[in-house]
Amino acid sequence: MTALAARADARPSARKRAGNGATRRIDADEIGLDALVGHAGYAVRRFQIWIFQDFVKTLGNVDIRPTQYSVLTVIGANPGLSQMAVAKRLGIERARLVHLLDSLEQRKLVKRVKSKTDRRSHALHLTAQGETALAKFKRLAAEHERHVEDRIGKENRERLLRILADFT
Amino acid sequence: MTALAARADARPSARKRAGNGATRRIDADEIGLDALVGHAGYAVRRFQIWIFQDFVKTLGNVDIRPTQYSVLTVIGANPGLSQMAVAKRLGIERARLVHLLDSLEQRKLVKRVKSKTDRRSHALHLTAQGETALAKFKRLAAEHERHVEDRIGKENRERLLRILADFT
DNA sequence: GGAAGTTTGTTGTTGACGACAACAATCGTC
DNA sequence: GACGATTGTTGTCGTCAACAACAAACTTCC
Repeated sequence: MTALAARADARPSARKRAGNGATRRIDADEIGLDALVGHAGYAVRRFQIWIFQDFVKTLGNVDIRPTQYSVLTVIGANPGLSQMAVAKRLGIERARLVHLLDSLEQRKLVKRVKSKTDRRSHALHLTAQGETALAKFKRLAAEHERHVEDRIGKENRERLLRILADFT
Repeated sequence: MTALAARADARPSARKRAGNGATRRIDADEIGLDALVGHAGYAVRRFQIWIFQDFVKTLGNVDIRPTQYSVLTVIGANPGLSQMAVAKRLGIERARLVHLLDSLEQRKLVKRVKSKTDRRSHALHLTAQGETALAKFKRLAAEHERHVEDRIGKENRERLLRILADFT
C-alpha cells in the first residue's frame, strides 16, 4: 500500500530523515495518512472542498455560491416561507440567513414581504427576475453535477446520494 | 413527493400562504428541496457538518479539532516532515499550518526542529507527550467513527470510504 | 385582560477555515 | 556569484458555524 519508489525527477517533494542527519526527497504520495484513511470525515471533507470549488467555478459567471443557490431553490419551490422556516430546513442559522437575504434582495432576486398574519415574520418570494435567474442557475448547477459524475462515476454518485439521503 | 398532511399538533413550523392572505402551519419536512435533492454537494455538505460536529463533541474533552487531529496523525506517522510537505499532503495552506503548529507547539504536542540540511525548513516531530496524547486522540476518533457507523450503517460507511478513496 | 414566556428578525462577536499577497532567509542552478 | 524558486511567516479578506443579546410581536396561562 505504501509507495516506496523514490523518483529522482520528482519536483514537489519534502525531505525525509535518513539514518544519519541527512534528508532525501519524498513525494507527497509517499506520506502515509495512517489512521486518517479509515476516517470517513477526512474523505468527506476533502471531497466537500473539491465539490465546493467546482460549484463556485461553474457558477462563477453568475456569482452564486452553494448556500445562496440552496436558499433560492427552496424559496422558489416554497414561496411565502418565513426566514425561520428556510433557516431550519437548510440548517442555516437565522442570523446568517439575514445577511444572505440582504445580499439576494439587493440583487433583486428575492423580496421580503411583510406577513399579514404574523407581523414579526417575512414571507419570502422570488422576484420575476429571481425566477428567470434561478432557472439559469439550475442549468449551471446541473452542469456542475455532471462534473461530479465525471469525477467519481455515475453509479458512485447515485450510491452517495442514497447513502446520505436522510441528511438532506 | 410533496407532503400535504397538515399536523395540528406540530410545534416547529412555518406559515404557508393559502389562497387568500391567510397562512397555515407547515412542518419543516413539508418544505420541498426541489433541485437540491439531486445535488451530491448539498448532501455532502450536510453530512460533513454532522460528522464534524460529532467529532468535535467526541474529542471535546481533549480539545482537538479535526484539522489538528489530521496534522498530528500525519506528523506521528511521518516524523521529520517539513511544514510544506504536511500542508501539501493534507491540502492545508502553509499559511494556515503556521497557526495550527503554533497552537500545537504551545501545547507541547509538537516540536519544530531546525533542519540541518535546509536551514529554511523545520522538521516536525511529536513530543513524547504528543505521542501519548495522539494515542488517546486516536481512541476517541475511533469512537467517533463508530458513531458514523451507527448513523449511516457499517456497509454504507465502507462504501463511502471506497467511493471517496482518491480524494484523500 | 394582562403578565410572563416564547418566537422572529436583527445586530454583533468570536473563532475556524480557505484563498491570496507580500516578505526575508535560504536553497538550487546556471 | 547572480538569479529564480522554495520555505516559513505575517497579514488581509471573505465565508461560515456558533453564541449572545435585543426589540417587536405572538402565545399561553391565570
